Amino acid sequence: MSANYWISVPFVSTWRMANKAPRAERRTEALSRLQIIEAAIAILDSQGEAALTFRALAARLSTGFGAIYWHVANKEALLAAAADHIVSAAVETTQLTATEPREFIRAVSLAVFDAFDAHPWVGIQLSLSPGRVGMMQVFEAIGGSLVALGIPQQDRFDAWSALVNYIFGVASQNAANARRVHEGTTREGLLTEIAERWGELDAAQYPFLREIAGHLPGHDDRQQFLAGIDLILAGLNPR
Amino acid sequence: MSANYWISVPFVSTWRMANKAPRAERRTEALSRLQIIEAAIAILDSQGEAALTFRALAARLSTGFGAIYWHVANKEALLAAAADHIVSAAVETTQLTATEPREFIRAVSLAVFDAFDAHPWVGIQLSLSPGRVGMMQVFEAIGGSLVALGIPQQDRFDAWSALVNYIFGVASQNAANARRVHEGTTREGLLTEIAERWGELDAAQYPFLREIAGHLPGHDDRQQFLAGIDLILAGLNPR
DNA sequence: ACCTGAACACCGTTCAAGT
DNA sequence: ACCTGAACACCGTTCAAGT
Repeated sequence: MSANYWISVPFVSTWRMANKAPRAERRTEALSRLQIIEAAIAILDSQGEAALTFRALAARLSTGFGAIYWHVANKEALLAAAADHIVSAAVETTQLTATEPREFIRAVSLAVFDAFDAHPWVGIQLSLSPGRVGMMQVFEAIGGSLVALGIPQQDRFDAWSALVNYIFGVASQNAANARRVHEGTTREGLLTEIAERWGELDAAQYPFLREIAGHLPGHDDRQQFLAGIDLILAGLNPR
Repeated sequence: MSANYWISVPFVSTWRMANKAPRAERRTEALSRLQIIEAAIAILDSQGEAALTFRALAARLSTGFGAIYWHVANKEALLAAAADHIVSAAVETTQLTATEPREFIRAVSLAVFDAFDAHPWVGIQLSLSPGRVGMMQVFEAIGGSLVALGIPQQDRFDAWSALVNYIFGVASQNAANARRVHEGTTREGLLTEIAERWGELDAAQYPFLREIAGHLPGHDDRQQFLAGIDLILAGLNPR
């Protein structure tokens, strides 16, 4: 076993010298929580989840990384706030298009799906918990539509839960898939690879997967998502 | 600006002396991938996601942390393999109970739901990608049941996708909720808190959420999950 | 073939000190 | 009230060196 241990001693580090932050001049106005969230979204969208560090965020905001903690409790809260901001913006685009309830449910669902698709990192951090305004807006929109549809009160809670769970569940699954398509592979390439694997499976053990393997590469995630919504709606019985 | 930078110099560190791993004697047999995955599951189940580090895993396996890289590519692959192992074990318990197709779909769905509930960390890392045996088993079980149910070929792909997406989507959402119930709060406490918030919402903007707030604390996630499955099944038209 | 652990290049978070 | 960044206590991953 080696007898060498390490201790730190003050000295000039050439690495630190070379990489000393060439930061622009300090900001003059105070930071705001919203500015931080928007900057975080910009980093997440352009460079992905791994690139969102307090140091990178502080650099973009021309401030020290400790400053962020004055406005946001920690990284988890930052991610949650960024995700909810996206969801909220997505519902609001559909808020005024209210027409027939089923159409409205479809519109809200697609808005969430598209938002998750455009910002795949949103899928990581959600779940119902107090203060998620965006999620609450979606919850209300779907629930209100069920009332308008005339679903009897005793069926409403389960129907609402199924829809809302389906919407967020599928949207995040899809986002997770989108997340792993970024280096080298395309979505088509990934699906083709999976289809090939499924096509080679044992026919006795995996007859169904072999059968549908061919459908995989060409299919439209968005319309398949919508087909699921329609399936749930078809199971509902308005009185 | 401070002129102090830091460089490392070999010396005896008292911290390292005090915390030197009091590890048991080295293992004699070679590690296996399965052993690593099982040890990872044990840590994830007992101490949660944050506790799974290569160093902790190596300590439990009485080996060096570098050894793990010989068997597993990286942490992402380790998490994915652990999650798939759980899913696979869950389906296998239902594999022989095959009765009526709808009953079988319910049984497989509940097995996945319960597995996610017992191992909430499973929700983090899944998504279809080559080589996930557990997911493939669920996919096949659901698809085969749809064939047995007599769902026409042109509807099968969408119906299968809706079910499979619902199952994994909702199970992971539920697991995410379970994950944030661990310190101080109980599930009941969390739901009661949310219900209270929803009950105080503006009646004009959130009429539905106010209405269902009361249903939240007492409801059974498992049976509500099943109600969603039934809703999708009800929308299907066997010929 | 398989294991070891020093070393590297980072992290999130805290907090005394500043303005 | 709000910001700064040194310091702390970690991480995952690599890789030369061992057996």
